[in-house]
Amino acid sequence: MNKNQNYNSETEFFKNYDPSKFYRPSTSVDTVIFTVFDLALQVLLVKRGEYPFKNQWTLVGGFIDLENDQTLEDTAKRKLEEKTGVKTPYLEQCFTIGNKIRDPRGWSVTTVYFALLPSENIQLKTNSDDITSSSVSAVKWSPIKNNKIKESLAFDHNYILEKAIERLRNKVLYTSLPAYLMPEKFTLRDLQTVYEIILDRTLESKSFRRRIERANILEPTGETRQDVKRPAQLYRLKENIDTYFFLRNIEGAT
Amino acid sequence: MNKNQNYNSETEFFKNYDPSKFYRPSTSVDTVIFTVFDLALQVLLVKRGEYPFKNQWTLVGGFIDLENDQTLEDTAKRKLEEKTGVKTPYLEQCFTIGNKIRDPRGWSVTTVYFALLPSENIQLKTNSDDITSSSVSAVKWSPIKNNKIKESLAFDHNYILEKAIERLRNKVLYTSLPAYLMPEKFTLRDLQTVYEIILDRTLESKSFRRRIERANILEPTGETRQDVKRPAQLYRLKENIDTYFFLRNIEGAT
DNA sequence: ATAATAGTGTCTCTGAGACAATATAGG
DNA sequence: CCTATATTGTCTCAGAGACACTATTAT
Repeated sequence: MNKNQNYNSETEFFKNYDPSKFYRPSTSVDTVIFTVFDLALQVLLVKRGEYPFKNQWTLVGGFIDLENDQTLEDTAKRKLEEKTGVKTPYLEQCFTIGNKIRDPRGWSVTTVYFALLPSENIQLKTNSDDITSSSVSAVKWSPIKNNKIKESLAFDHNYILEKAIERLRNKVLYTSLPAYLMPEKFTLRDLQTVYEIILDRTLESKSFRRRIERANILEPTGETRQDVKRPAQLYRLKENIDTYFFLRNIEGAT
Repeated sequence: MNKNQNYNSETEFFKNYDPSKFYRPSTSVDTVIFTVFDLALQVLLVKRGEYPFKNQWTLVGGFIDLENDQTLEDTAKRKLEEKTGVKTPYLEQCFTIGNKIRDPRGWSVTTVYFALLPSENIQLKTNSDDITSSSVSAVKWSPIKNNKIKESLAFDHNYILEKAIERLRNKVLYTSLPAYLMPEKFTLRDLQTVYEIILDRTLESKSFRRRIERANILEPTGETRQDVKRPAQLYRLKENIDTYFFLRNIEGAT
């Protein structure tokens, strides 16, 4: 005996199909938005304006707009742009967590993305209409120290953040991802410093330069940056360049 | 003006919380179950017994049992065990696809896992009670040739399969994953052959053996397998061993 | 000239690929 | 012994790390 009715055709099946009769888990999207400034990897937090966890900090996220979002990635991008006012040069799906206990409202599934933003030109929407009319009451960057932030986040967001940092750090060992964290123009030393901040250790500059040269993702602007000492060549990211995957990891780190 | 009511406490919020008033996307889990036999990577397919796509082949999947499944992974394992009758030694979350168009019933999100099963001892539940009482009318293995199978699957399952194969092939370049596809006892040549089948190219045996030795995941059983020619040492996977990650990829492949 | 940082030369080491050489069984 | 397959020896090569050395600017 089949628990479902029998239909003679797909057309007939749809005539009788009522989506509301199936109870479904709640589904959301959360994005770990990274940037680098003040010599630290930073993550964007928002303060919840509603229950549950009202007034607690969380990652940037929200529910799918079933009318207007065509894909999960649309949801992630929409929320990211609402909070930062910019489009991200890099967005990657990280993982999905779904279980009975992560949300006090019941079975909940969240798909986690991570985004990399250049630190320049980010104007947080702290006091704009966007914020005051939304479910969020504040936005801020929080620096990551020892793979953690000092805030205790709502839901399982500290865990999500930890896993996302782990993914980022691991991927930095064999990709050119940090290039997406750089401003328009930067020196090779700047880029190396960003790698070093994420990996939390110093790198050999010769070895580092060899890798970046091999990746062939940068072009010199022709300009130099003049500090107090020897000027350094400025580079920009080439256009329409894919992330480079190295065949060998940076070694020494886990 | 906030679109939500104002509550004075979290307790009060929950007293008024009704999950059914939010429309939610459909959420499912699909698992790409791989094994290797007949010199080919094989994927498990089931034939749908219900609309939509009645009588078409699909990957193994289904909806979350909100009562009994504690996590998404529980759902994946439950479905896998229903169809194969065994527990998988390796299950990894692959990615999540969510969009408006993948399911004719509307907005749908599916989290895709992939599993690796040893080819020995799999007794498909083709004619058991499990099958006849479920929404599935048949189960079979389909060999992968040129990253594709000959069947045209329901929903976006051909696309999902293609991406899962890509992930598996890529990961095989720097991990010991194929070890999970091996029977209880096997020779190094057997393992190399499985690598070769997945990567679809031959490998250098010296180089391959060096890698496996370095990974330190196998122990000799002491026995040898006697074919017609020189006997080969039999190995088994050490217990409680994690997947080994090599610092360098197998080269030459993409 | 000196200090400080940018950038290069070059040696060593590890592990991948190539391929020749050796080992062990059945016939 | 011959053949086929298992297993090892060993050479070359790419790219990582180490570290000394050179280059360019301000002071």
